[in-house]
Amino acid sequence: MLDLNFVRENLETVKTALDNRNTSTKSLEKFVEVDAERRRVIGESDQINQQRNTSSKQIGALMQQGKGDEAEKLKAEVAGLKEKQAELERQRDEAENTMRELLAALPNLPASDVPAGKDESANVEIRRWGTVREFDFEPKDHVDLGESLSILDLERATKIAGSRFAILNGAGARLERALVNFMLDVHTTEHGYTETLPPFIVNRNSLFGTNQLPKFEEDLFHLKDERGFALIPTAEVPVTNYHAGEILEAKDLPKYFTAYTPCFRSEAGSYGKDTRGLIRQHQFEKVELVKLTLPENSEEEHEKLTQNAERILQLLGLPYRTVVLSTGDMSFGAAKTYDIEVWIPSQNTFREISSCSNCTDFQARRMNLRFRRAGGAKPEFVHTLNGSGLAVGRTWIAILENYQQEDGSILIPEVLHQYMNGLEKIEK
RNA sequence: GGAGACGUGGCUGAGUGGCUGAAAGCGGCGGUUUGCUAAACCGUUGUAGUUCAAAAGACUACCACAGGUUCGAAUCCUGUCGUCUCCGCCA
Repeated sequence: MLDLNFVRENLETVKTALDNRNTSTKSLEKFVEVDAERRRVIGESDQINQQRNTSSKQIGALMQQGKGDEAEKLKAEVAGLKEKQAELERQRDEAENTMRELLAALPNLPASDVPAGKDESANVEIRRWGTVREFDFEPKDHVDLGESLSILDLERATKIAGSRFAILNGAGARLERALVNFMLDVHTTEHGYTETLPPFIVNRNSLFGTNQLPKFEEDLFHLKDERGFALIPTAEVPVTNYHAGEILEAKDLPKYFTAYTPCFRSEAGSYGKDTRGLIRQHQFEKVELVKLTLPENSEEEHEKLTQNAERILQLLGLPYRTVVLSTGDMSFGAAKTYDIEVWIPSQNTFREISSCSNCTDFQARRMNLRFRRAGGAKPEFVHTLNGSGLAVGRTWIAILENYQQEDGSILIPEVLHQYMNGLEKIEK
């Protein structure tokens, strides 16, 4: 959420930013209108309250002096204010709610160094790592490889759940678990993150805090429960909200969290693309990285977080490239985003395996997550960052496809051997 | 799931209808003292909104949350959420 005063005082800046994000600027006109109305109503209603408070105090004093008649007269007067007050309160609630809705629907402002552009074609590759393997045979995709090795069963997953679900078996399931453990170990021991295992179900407040609500309601799996529960679409939701509503001390920042969770997304099925295989599923596994930082450090921390995610691919020996998303391709809450894309041989292209965003104070304001500098200064909003470190399912795909042998077997990257009980190769 | 107790400021904790945005203590900040540290003493110390060019100031709201009673609510009533204790059940 953007700051109300900032929007009021920088309408043009906000307008430009919205244009760059392909977002309608229409709501800004309403913003100005409602803002004026809101302030007018607040002024009036505060004034009525003041009158009421003053009179009530006088009534108290009069009663003590035994001047019951005068007190009664005043009582009648105040009672008359009540109706007016009720109406003003109603108007005030309405104006403030509308204001909140308008603000909550505005996306974050892109950082100044983000390339302007209307979609992913304006994204800019900033680095590339590893060498794409030259196959001297026709490489298979992960579905063919996985099914022939009996480590992937899509058909039965469809039977017991539906399309966009998968079952991993034997060494395939073990590989998934190995990846989770490997990633968590690297992030906790080498990168200084604290491992956390959060709830996989969250309430609506948390979903508002990390911008899933109100705009992306239909992307979530909701539980049939009057508490407004939903399955988490990413660990970003429970982990970033961990300190929501709190005032932290500056000396305790930055905080680094890493969490393994399953992720549940309803939207995955609505796109006609990636219908084959594990690329786009209703349920997938992810190791997430989350940081809470001081405002002045978030850019640097963003770079480091992205490199922490890249490190996993380097250790696994998987070629990738890193791109900075253009203004038109960034997600709602991000000020700047790096996507890390891993090489997928069967598609002869790089596919997203991690998205690392600096959300600046956007989410912190939504969840009222603040910190205080030493010396009793005013509380300020922290900056929140998140990134996948990495999407485990897609890493699984990348390993199968990049490490496949002509006979259909899979060589397991050396760093995973200890996590695979010494297994070096998956074969029939 | 059943029974009971309880939710007050950064923390502990007073406060059962007006003089309470809220005692006291701790912590924080500023100062005095001191060779330095500590102690002691003095002062100060919530958040947000409106107004104002800004500051100062003024006003409003906030004692879990949402309603209600009343001229007036932290205090009374109702609902919700949460915490604790005992019992039951379960992994």
